[in-house]
Amino acid sequence: MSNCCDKREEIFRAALELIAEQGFHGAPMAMIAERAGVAAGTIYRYFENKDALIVDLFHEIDDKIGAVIMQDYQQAKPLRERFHHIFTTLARYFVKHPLHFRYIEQFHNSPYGVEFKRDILQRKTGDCHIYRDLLEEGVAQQVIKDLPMPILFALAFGPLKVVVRDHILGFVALEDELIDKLMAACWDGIRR
Amino acid sequence: MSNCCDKREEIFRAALELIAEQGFHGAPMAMIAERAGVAAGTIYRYFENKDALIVDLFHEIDDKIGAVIMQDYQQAKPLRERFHHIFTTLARYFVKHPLHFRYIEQFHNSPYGVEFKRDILQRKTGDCHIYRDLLEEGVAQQVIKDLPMPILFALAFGPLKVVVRDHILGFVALEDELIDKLMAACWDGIRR
DNA sequence: CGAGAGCGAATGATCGTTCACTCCGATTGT
DNA sequence: ACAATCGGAGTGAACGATCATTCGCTCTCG
Repeated sequence: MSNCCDKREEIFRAALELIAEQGFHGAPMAMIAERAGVAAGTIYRYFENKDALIVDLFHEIDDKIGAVIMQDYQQAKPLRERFHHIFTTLARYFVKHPLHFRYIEQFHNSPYGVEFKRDILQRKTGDCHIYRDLLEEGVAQQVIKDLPMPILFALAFGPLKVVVRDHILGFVALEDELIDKLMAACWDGIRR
Repeated sequence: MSNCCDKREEIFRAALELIAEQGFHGAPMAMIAERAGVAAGTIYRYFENKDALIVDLFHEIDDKIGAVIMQDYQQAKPLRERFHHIFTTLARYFVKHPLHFRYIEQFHNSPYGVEFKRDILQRKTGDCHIYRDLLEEGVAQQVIKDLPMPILFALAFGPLKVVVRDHILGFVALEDELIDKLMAACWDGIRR
């Protein structure tokens, strides 16, 4: 079987680059194959079809981000410090991996994304627990405004999404210092 | 020439519905034509091609929103009241016209959208003047945090975008009372 | 020599766009 | 007043391009 996982990685990388930069339209299987250095048919030895490739790649990225967040997350620290950690870690990850951010955006703004969001909010699965628990705890302690969870979520992380997008498109330079200021402003938005 | 503009309206309506609900993939010209009650070829009597149809429809919607915002906008009022007006008018418009919101989202998350955003930030054209002037005035008066414009923009309107999306997908019920609370929280985010 | 990884031309489906044609109200000629 | 003619809106079958997917073949190990 030689190095069977090498090609799978290459296909992932090629799909990530093309889809993140051009969207799903601009990423035909033939082009993904070419950039990965394999033949078109080879992709189907590793993935059932294009949909499976797209969904698998999303979960790969999503898991990696979850792992990075959890890596230095300390449940014992005060609320605001935990928020600081999550926010800045997320921001720095996206700045460091713009293709991951763009891919996630493409994914969420597509038929795949809607189905995925339904799963999250209904089955309450995945690593959104961390964010939600944090906010709920803040509400219980009367540190954070008493608003519905989706509203708090939007206030806490909505601006980050917009700003990272602007950063990648070159409209702002998202330095560490600016990330801190943005985080502080979002905290002002959700705190009582 | 009979009622020449009737068909154009029908094509707009059909394209809006299909693209807002299904995305650009799910809206082939043949289907738009069918829903508009015209033949496929007829669309090309009113629009040069699909791209032109999409861009024209976007500007139609964009202009309408701009008009609604400006309708009761009073330059003389205090900063915070003007922010209140813009924010709640926008929110209510999107709640009332979910298809318009979805279409704008689809548009912005596509090759069209990027080109469009470049135009806005470089040529400084269009009705974004209002938002920007408001924020800049606030910064000058030291009422609003001294942050780069894209950051302030994201803080002021980023959460709204996320919440409206959640509202349309049925994850929150965006009543007038909740809009006010959301607006207040966003104001907390940008004010000094 | 056999199994299976890898290949890539061929297939069938989809979609944007075209164009030769129809239809009908307006205009002109008688 | 009527017939002949015209112009252009509207049509939809057909075309060509694109794409995901397949499958019979080759080539390489073990």
